[in-house]
Amino acid sequence: MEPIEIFKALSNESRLQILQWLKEPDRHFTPHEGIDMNTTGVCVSQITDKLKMTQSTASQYLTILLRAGLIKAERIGKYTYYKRDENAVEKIADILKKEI
Amino acid sequence: MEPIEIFKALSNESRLQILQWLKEPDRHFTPHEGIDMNTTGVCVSQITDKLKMTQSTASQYLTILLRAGLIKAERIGKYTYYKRDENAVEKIADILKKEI
DNA sequence: TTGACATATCGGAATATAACGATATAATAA
DNA sequence: TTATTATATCGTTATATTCCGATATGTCAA
Repeated sequence: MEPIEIFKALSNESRLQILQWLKEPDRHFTPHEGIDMNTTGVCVSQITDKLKMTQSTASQYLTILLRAGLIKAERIGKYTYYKRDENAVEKIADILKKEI
Repeated sequence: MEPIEIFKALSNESRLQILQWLKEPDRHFTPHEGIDMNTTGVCVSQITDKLKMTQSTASQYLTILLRAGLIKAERIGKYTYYKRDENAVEKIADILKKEI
């Protein structure tokens, strides 16, 4: 949760894009295996498709966002669902306002 | 004022440091040529000294912060004074809160 | 168990960033 | 004018990031 780590994660068009998509998942993705995207998240292949990059790149970017603490992951069967950590996004905005 | 540009500027320990110093200049610098640091800013050599990096590096980092719109510059005689653009810092926190 | 699929990780090539020393430019001082 | 000082820019080497293809791992279905 280091600010620098977070700003690095945000310093890339694709990763910002992913974060924004995950803000309103049902506006950007079609449901998957009867999963509630708002509660559980969106899986890597859905994001890969939309990103138009390789699965490898999508997975790595999600890992970077995860390590920065901006998203959360949940594995269900063979899928990993990622969703925003709204709390963390709020927190970094506050840090920016108060400490930087 | 591209968010990405701003996040890149914030993705470096030294540049974050500079921004924080400039938040309360009189806590971190000693007055210079009778300049009001809060109104006018702090000159490159003051920042260079505190950074403990070369003048070249300090100048480049200030330029990066300037281009990102996070600080403002004013040349007075042979000195260039830099100060925070508080408005811009607020704005990026808001963008983070609302758009990202 | 094998096969198929989803995701993660590894290794690499191209590009970007970090930080430096050297040098150019700008402004004042002598 | 020349010298001095402050800042900006250039060229460079080391390191980091971007994005890929190939491969490993994990999970389910047959």
